[in-house]
Amino acid sequence: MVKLAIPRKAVYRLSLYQRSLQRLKANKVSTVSSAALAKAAGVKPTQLRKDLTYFGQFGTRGLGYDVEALSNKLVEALGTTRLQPVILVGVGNLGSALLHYQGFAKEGFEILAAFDIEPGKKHHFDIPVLPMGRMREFIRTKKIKMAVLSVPGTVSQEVANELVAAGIQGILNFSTIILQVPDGVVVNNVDLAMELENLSYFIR
Amino acid sequence: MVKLAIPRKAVYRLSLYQRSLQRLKANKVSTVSSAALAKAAGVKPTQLRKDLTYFGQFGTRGLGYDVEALSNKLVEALGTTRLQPVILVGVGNLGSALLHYQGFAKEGFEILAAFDIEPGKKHHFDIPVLPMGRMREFIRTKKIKMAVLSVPGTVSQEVANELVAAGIQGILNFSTIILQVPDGVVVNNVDLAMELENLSYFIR
DNA sequence: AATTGTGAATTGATTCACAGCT
DNA sequence: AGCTGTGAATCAATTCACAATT
Repeated sequence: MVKLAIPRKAVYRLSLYQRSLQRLKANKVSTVSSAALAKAAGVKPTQLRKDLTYFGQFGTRGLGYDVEALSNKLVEALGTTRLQPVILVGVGNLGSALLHYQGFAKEGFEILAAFDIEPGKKHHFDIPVLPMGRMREFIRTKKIKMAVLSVPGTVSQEVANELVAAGIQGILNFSTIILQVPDGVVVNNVDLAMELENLSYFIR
Repeated sequence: MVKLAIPRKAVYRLSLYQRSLQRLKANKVSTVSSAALAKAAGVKPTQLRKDLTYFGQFGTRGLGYDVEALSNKLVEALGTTRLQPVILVGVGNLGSALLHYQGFAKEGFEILAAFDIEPGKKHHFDIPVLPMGRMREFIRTKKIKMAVLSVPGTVSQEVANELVAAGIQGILNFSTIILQVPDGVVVNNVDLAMELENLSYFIR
């Protein structure tokens, strides 16, 4: 499959370009050069152009890129055309924070349900908080592919195993444990404390 | 400065190793091989060993690493020995979520104060939520170096400028805008929706 | 005249392979 | 015998430089 030839980081940057294009579109800008778009995304112009070549040719020499058209192509390339249903597991401090967070929905992800060992901490929100016992069945019947994992590190591997067994293929992991998962399952880690630690290293 | 010779990603991994070491320490394990530690951190043994050489020699050939000693060395290398005071700007959905999040404190970061245009949304917490007008002075007098930025994208650049002007050197940016900052200021971006988008690309 | 698209060159990161210690 | 430390080799990503196009 050709997709595998694309550097992983290039895919991240595609999302970045997409964000900038959305803003340009909102400002009624119809055409943009690689220089301008790259600046907005915080990369070099050549890198932007190279990234785009992994997917095709979208620009007009001498002119630049059509904002609308390029945006559409990126959406298509990223596979964010249709809505992706998602579940969240672990409604603790961080988990309930994430449930309140509007940013997911804005980019086309809908959290269908949350799961917790103690679903009594239920939300005044439209998102139902269900007991862990119902998770497997939920994933199976709704054909959920992606999960946000915000349980404590002590149980995160165990829960990840359940998720995988139920058919989850992508996990956004907020625990500080590096999950061991079989091939074919993708894990993205977000470790907030680590980001701060990293910052503190680079200031001075 | 020698520090600049160290790959940026190696510093991230150092935090990862540190995490695994803490767990080993908690389990009263006193010695660990590069193979075992690398597995826990999700990297290859050679990479772990190479990463460590950027900072010095810590192991004993034929034996492995002393958990306690290596952990101490990493803490020192990462500069997380003393507590780092931090401020948070933008107490919206995500911001207030982050205020509740215990993970920062656990890794030695203390959020001294939060700032918001509408500090009336004040917290029942020990962390005071102050008006933006008092931010600059606060940063200056308390000599704060790091800030968590969770304001809406529409104002994030503007607020970042203020932070930098006041003396902030490291920003953990949760807005979806790539910040333009002068040399010497470090920005780490956390974009949750983008992480999901990225996952969704790789599943299938 | 301006700007893309891209092969070639460069730079950077990872992995290998094995010498060096304990 | 086992495992680290590291120079050399490999692999991957970025940037350059310029031909191609409008």
